[in-house]
Amino acid sequence: MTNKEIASHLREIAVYKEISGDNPFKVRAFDQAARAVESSADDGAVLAAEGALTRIKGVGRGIEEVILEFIGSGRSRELDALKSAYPPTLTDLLAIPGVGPKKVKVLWEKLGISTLGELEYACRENRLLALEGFGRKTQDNILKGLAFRKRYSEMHLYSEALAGAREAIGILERSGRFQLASIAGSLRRGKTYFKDVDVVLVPARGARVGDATAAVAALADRGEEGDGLIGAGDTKVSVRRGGLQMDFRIVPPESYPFSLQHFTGSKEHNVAMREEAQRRGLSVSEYGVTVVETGEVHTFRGEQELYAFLGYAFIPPELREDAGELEAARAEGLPALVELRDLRGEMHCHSTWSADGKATIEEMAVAAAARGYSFLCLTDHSHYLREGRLQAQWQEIEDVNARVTPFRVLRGIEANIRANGELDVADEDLSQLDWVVASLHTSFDRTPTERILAAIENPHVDCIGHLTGRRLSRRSGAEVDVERIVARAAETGTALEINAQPDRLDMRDVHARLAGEAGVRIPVTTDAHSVAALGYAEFGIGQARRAWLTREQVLNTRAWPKIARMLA
DNA sequence: GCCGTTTTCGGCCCGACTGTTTTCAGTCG
Repeated sequence: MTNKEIASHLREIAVYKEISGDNPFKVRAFDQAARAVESSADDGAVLAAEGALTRIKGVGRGIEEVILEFIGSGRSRELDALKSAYPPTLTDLLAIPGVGPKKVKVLWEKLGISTLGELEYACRENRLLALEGFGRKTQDNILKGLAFRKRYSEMHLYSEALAGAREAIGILERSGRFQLASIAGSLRRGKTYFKDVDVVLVPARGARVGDATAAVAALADRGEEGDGLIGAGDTKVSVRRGGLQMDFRIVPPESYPFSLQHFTGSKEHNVAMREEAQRRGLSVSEYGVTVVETGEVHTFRGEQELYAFLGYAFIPPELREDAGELEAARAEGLPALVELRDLRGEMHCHSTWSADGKATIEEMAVAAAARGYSFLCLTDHSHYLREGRLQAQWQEIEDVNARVTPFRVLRGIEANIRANGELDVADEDLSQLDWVVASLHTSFDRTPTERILAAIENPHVDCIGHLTGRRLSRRSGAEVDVERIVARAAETGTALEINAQPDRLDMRDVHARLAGEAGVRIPVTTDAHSVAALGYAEFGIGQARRAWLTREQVLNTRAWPKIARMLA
């Protein structure tokens, strides 16, 4: 039983208590206990065995009992009782932005709505309008949220798809039945959203085809709802595993470079490349390159040789979108793309000073140092740093710096850009900070471009956070005039970040490329609210590479003193 | 339900924003 499982159990109790209209302070107690258990350095199961669960601040007698029962039997009477009063799907409604526990309660009690489908139906029949506290606008927004969810419910984020693919490949490699295994498709190109994952496999020498396909088919046997074998032939096996569809291509070693190239795509890239090859009398397929006139077939050891034979420098997968990469590769004009190991510091992250932060300043600093970074800009939400707390935080930063030297924590903040375009932090405070990020968090449809431009004009603002505010699984972002913002950011030296949260990846690739070409400074940041989330940097670097960015163009590939001089 | 303590109850984070209201409740972060 992991702390995470215990925490999600407590959180579920909190949700149901809230829907049932229980005392809000009890609700909060369960919520806080969940958070405390989740971020506790101690193993909850061990503490339970020692009878020492109440040592976790936020866990008292009552919640201790709930946890003990849960560890013992995998359930708790408390939650069972709460759940029995409602349909099991009721909490699905909370996924719609603008719908919280109170609205769920009303929807259920007044209209008997317990599923997303019923909710949509009721909206279409204007039945929400009759409810107290609901109106036309609320109903429209719910419909919008439902449509967004429907459109993307089958999609997976970069982080999920990558983790699923790596796990599956690990199992196949350990089976000893394959000599080569590589992620291909849009995942290899570092895209944002995925319907499925493509993997190219080469069986081990001497392995029978049937053994290879059987090993892949076995991946489907994982027991999650909807998982299973979708189809299996000699060269292609499709499975659904952990909710993720994976297509495996099993190819002989001599076809591997061509198959990897072919299945990596993009389709547009391949079409353009093949058309150009055709004009030169060559035919390219996933099996090889043929000289049309003589019928001579060329094979290669890797993609590199394939591209070289066709007259191109090697094109990194992230650039294969038919967006100018073929011409550049022919003219040796491809950029040397930034790599994960180039990063020297983190420039947007949170600590426990933000209510949603899970690690202390020192824990974040130690973890960043362990990643090989030399600095970290602490950018807690301005909201939590009022009335002297900002100064108190500076004191803690100073204390931490004394302990972690030569690593350095810089004074930063994530200020909110209000609906009226003003920042929610006084200039006097901003002027004493090393690094100021300004971000939109609300009112995305209220003149977002003008508000961001206003923030850029503030001389204390160093960077705009998550440009559009999109949440890939929840909402599309603000429609901003990227060209105007990029132009002004370049003129003023204001940075525009690539926020690496798997759910954001904001700026998106085409916008980041535009910014890079305009000479805007672009930090790749994780917006980490925990130690583990510092690892999101990998996804941000993928996005930066898709934007054609070099190490030079990514701001935090430099040590802090150099960045400080650039900001001065 | 938890915490703290001036030890047995009172207080529990809060500001911004939206949409519904016409002074406020719900949601979000």
